[in-house]
Amino acid sequence: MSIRIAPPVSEAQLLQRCKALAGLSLGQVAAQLKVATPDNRVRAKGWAGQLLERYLGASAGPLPEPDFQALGIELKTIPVNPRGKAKEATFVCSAHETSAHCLSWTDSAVKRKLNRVLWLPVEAAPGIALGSSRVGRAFLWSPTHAQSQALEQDWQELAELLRLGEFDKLSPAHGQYLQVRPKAATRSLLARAAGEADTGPARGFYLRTLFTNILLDEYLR
DNA sequence: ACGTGATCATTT
DNA sequence: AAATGATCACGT
Repeated sequence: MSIRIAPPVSEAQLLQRCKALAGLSLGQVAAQLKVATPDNRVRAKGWAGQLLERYLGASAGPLPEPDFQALGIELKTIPVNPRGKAKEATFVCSAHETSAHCLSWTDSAVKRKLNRVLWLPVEAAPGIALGSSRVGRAFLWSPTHAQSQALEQDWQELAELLRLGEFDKLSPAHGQYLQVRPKAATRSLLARAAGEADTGPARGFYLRTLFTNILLDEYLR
């Protein structure tokens, strides 16, 4: 029952939509799209991201594609505190034992995901209701050469541990900007309940808060 | 079951 | 306060 928005045809049009979005509350955006705002924050994880995808006309849905397929752009909302600092690490993609197998950095899912990203800050704090959280100024980013090299170095190290299956060494403390952390607890719980081999929880690649804050400083100061 | 979207809750 | 580990919703 929600309104559908056509995909943007150019970066300029996408950025124009972001401009219209800046300063609005999530409640205002939801009202425009005729979407109900959830009461329970705990059960609304990811809601803001999906709401803003719709507003901006993201087309990929659940497909393993960039959100804006024609433009090759990935949308990432980033929760920021009232001072504009990122609160959380950013999920990039899942990290399987095999995903790093026989794969170069250039062909990796991490590299492809981060090739071009539209970062969209969203205000988030314990005292702020979901519908009252305001959307910030978006910016379009591609890794600089230096950033790409740093990310590659992290990826090489983490991918090596994944390949070798050395999960005990694969703590979130590894990596300067990129880290590997548990993701999708339901999967491991179901696996255990079914008596399957316990390979530990599924993991994902995340960008550290530190990295996102570097971008926020650079683009929004 | 696993991908998409992430944030919550507890420990350090 | 920051880092780590656990968890929630939706679509296919």
